Amino acid sequence: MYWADELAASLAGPQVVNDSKSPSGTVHVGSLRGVVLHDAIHRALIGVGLPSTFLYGVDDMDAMDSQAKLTPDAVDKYMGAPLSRVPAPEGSTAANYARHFVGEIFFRTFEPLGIKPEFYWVSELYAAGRMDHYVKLALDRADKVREVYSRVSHVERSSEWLPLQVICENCGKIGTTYATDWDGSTVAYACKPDLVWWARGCGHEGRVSPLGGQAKLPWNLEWAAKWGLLGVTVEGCGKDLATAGGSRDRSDAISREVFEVEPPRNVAYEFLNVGGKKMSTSKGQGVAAHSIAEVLPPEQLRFLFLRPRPNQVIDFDPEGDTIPRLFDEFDRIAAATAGREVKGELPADYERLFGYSLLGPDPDVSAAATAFRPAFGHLALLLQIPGTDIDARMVAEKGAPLTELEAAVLAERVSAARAWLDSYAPERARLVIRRDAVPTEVAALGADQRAYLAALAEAAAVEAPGSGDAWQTLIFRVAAEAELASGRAFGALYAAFLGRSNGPRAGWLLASLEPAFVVERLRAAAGIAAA
RNA sequence: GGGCCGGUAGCUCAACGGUAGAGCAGGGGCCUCUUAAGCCCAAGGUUGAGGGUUCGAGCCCCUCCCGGCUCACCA
Repeated sequence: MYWADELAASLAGPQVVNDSKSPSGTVHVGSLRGVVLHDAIHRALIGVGLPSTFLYGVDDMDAMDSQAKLTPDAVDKYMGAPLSRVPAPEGSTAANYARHFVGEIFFRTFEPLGIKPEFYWVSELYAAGRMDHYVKLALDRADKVREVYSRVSHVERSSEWLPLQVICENCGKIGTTYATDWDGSTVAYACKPDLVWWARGCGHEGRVSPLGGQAKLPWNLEWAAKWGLLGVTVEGCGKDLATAGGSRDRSDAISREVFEVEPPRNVAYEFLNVGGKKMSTSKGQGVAAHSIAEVLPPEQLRFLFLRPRPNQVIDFDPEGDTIPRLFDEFDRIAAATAGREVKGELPADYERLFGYSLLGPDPDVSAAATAFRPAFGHLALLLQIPGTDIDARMVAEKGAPLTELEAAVLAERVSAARAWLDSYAPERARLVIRRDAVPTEVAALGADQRAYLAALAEAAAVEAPGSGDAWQTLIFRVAAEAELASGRAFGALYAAFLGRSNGPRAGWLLASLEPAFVVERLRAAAGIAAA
């Protein structure tokens, strides 16, 4: 059974699926995996008849800890401040940095992927007092929290430490404060210059009520508090958090032992590597989500994440043949779903995989499966031949007019193929007319092929073929006259114009070029042969 | 050191415990042409090693070897 269906089948009653993200930094492709997985789980739950709500929390009380998006003079002021209180980047109309960021991820990635969770802002939960119950519980049971940290993760906290991060009343930072002495209504805190390396506290000390949004719970407790408050029943997380003794174990234990709430079902998912290496935004290894979206339409992007089981690493190398292969595999699964015979083994429940790859909430699977989908690699090559009428060509290949859906798929693929050719396509996928000079590959041609090129040049000079058809006919006729196997004739032509041993239908290729250039090149290639 | 994933054809990978299979590369073949950007054929394997469970193991269990990522400070 497909993994998401299996999960859904093991649950009962109304479900709340939750995912969240700290709204800073760039969204790289890998961070999309979680969202897509949660969306599939949500759809699987609805599929088995369980009422399901899909929430997406924006952790905008988190401290700004990445200066990449800040102007130099803002770094000192805002590093360490809650993201909800950091101004939006210049040029943005958003109310603050977090809002701006969510606008970016939502409009540029979630929505095109057909994913529509209910967004909520953690800063609002605090401000409205909805987290107060958990904040008090955490402070009242601080010794228990310390014990969990120690037992589960071997993290030792001093006996005065409190699980709380206060927003400094003087400088507004939250990442720099250290809280102590909970008296039931207020805590003492100090904004320390050297608490963390990435932000500098102002040195202010004071007492403040931890309720109503003046303080937040540390990460692990906040996570558990959200589960309790929102009634979360399913929430997966990346393997960095799911490791033994890691964040998830800590939050699970806090949920049970401090808040006395059973934590949600976990789905630990692996990362997405690029070319066998981890993606690192700081090293420039990260592939931004929006740039991948240019070469991978939404359905293929979903497919990329939904094809492997969650705990399998995805190795995604946009430079290789990953992208054309992804399209081909998608098309193969589509064909199989449509009931056509396909080569190779199929994954278990491939129809389910195909359905979840389509944009939700309730796609027409059979229409999508039977739709005509031009092969990506084929399109990419056709696009490189000047003067090709792609739409007409596709109608001819399908043998019937395209449906609205098929026309949309074609348009999507044409733009993806163009982007791929511009950015990631390997040399061998690129078709380049070698206008500057005769390709060196011509040197490898035989005397018979050179003679053929010379004969073709003379025939073309006389007859001036004006169409692909005319050229194609001439190519075959001259080959026949020279008693040259057509394979060798075509090979010579591809070498002379493309520097490759194969290529597109030669007649149409030559017809797309200026006649004078073609004749000149044929003669030149034949001449080099003679010399 | 702990956790997760992987090791299958030359390469990239697939195969809900039931005859190991694709794509690419390599070998052979196929046009007076209607995608030669294609099609057909053949070849290619002790599934990292060793034990175990089973009528049956690439798959499950145990012990190793190799590689990748990740955690142990913060979120």
